[in-house]
Amino acid sequence: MNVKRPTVSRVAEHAGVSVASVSRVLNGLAASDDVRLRVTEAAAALGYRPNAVARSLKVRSTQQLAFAVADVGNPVYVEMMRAVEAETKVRGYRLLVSSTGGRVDDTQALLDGLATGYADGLVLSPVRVDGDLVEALRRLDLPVVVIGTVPSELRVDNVRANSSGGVRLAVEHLHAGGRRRIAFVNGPVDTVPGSARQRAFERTARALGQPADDALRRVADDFTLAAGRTAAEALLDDVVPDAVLGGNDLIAIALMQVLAERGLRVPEDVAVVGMDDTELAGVTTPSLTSVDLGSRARGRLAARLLLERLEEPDREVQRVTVQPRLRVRRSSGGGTR
Amino acid sequence: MNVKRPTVSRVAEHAGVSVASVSRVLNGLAASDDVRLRVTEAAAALGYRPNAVARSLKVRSTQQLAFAVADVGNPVYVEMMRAVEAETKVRGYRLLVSSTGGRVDDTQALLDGLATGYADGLVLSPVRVDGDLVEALRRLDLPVVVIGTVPSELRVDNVRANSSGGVRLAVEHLHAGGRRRIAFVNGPVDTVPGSARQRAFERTARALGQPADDALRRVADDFTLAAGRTAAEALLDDVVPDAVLGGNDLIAIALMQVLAERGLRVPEDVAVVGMDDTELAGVTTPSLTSVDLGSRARGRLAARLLLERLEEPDREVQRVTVQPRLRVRRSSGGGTR
DNA sequence: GACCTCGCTGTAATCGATTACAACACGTTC
DNA sequence: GAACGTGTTGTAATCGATTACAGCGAGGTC
Repeated sequence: MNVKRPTVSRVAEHAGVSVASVSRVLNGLAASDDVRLRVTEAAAALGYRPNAVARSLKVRSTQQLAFAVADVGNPVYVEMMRAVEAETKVRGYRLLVSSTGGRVDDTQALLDGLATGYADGLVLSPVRVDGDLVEALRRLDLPVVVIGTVPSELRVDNVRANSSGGVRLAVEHLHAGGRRRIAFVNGPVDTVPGSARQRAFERTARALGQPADDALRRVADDFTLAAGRTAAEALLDDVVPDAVLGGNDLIAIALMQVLAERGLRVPEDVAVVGMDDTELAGVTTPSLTSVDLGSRARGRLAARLLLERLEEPDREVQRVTVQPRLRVRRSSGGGTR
Repeated sequence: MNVKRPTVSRVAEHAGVSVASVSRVLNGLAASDDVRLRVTEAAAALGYRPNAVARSLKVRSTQQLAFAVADVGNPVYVEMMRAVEAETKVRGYRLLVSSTGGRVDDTQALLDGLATGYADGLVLSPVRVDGDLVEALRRLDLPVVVIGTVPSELRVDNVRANSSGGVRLAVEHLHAGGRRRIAFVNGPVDTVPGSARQRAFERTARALGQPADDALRRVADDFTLAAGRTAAEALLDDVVPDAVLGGNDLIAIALMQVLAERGLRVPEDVAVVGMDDTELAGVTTPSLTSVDLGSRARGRLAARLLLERLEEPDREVQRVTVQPRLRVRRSSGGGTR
């Protein structure tokens, strides 16, 4: 292993031509048949593989894009990622995924790494946005598309979900089903989606004439199964609502699990609704009603915005919002399976 | 955006020193206080960010590692990834994840890209291994660790699960629980884990005196929920076994879902066991008994092998096998929750 | 035959960093 | 004061590709 890779000049030497000819043949530019043949053979004989780093330095492009997400363990990001990948791959870009773990400082470290790095562009889906991150984004002179909400003075392409609208759909659906003690187990409220969902829940509950009851609000430490479980237990130790909205599908699934352990039937005793409509919503027992916040669509749009910006760096900043849609399944008393 | 980034020479000019001094200061090498100050200030004033590509070209290292997996949607890879990331991050490497989609040609395209690319090393967890992939691996002169089984003549570090032992644990557990018609819904048998599991299932069933009944064997098109669901329906349209082993957790979860839809109780009517012991096993209803094939351990070991090889490129090839462990939960009649 | 085109090919510059080496200043030591 | 070590600094080579530009030969036109 690792004897020492052949370079263009070794190939040139071996083929008896100049480095320029080697490069031209390898890049499919004009060359005589004779030269083409000699170079191809020499390259094959030496097992030549071009050094992508050197090439990138010269051509100022890596043909790679990065996708940075808070938590690769969350299926909603998997869906976004697949959408992003599908769009970018046909344009010849390789997609690299980085997991930032949700901590702002990691996100920043990532941005600083990329700032200069090995990607021509970036799709970022941060879960927390603070001043430092905004500053890092401002400094970054690399095409970026943010999936999520960022301060409007930050001039960056972005595609956002309508979390509030989604929460409203869910709560109204539960209310329409006759539920009157609707609880909310949210993810952390110091995150962008967390805080938006919290506000929307309060607003909708009030609009529906539900008294604001602190016992019916819980905040998980994270948008994960484990954190959801802890918060679900805390909630149910205290009160038994007749419906619960989870801050995302993972939290909702944890809720269903804890409800089952306590002998509470879903949806008869407690209706459950999740958010994100991930693949998991279809396979729980009972299946999970969930608000589709358009993860696939957001991924696809983000990819397109990025590709467009790469082609036209000076175009105007675009902002797109994707509308939510409620997928009613068994856990809220509807659906067929 | 993108006005034109400052380079070392612009900084040098601005600070009134040579490029060498700039580089030295920025890399913390010896320099007088005067020079250090001037360079730092100039760099800050210009907003200088070093070009990582140029740096890599010269120092022949990117400080990045790649992790290529078949399907990022499968939580087992998420767990591996976290383990790999935890190990490599403390050594200052950034981890990039690539999803190969399980198709051999994509995996190869990835290898060819990386061959030369932007990573100092690679952890690869392929699901299918054919001659071309082996050939691509052989050609690749980049440190690689394969998670999974590869032909023994391929001299590459690898860490493997003991799928057969895992299947045996599962089947023996079901048999010990009194189950006598044990079905198996496997993933594709043209994959490495799929074929190993299939053979192990046949062997164990025979050893336990279970007649080989083709109606009790199904093969899903993929190790996913959707494919698992289709295969589960096909199985149950045909027969009702008293136990089913899923080729992985996703397939097992799909099975539980279909069983529930058909009014079959788990575990009373049909016991279900999965493989991989992913996070999802703990949150299904009922919770899923699963064989832990050591995904975290495999990720951790793979990362270590890779780091060791990076330090010592000529060390002997290492092969490690991680032993399986059965996690008994409700879906097979045991467990507490 | 002079002059132009046109198509290939080679030389050398270039991308933006790091670093080997030489030069230099300044103190010590004898 | 010569010789020498020590610590800084600058010049230029280097990493491995791409590519601008110039040169060259063959063929066509008048």
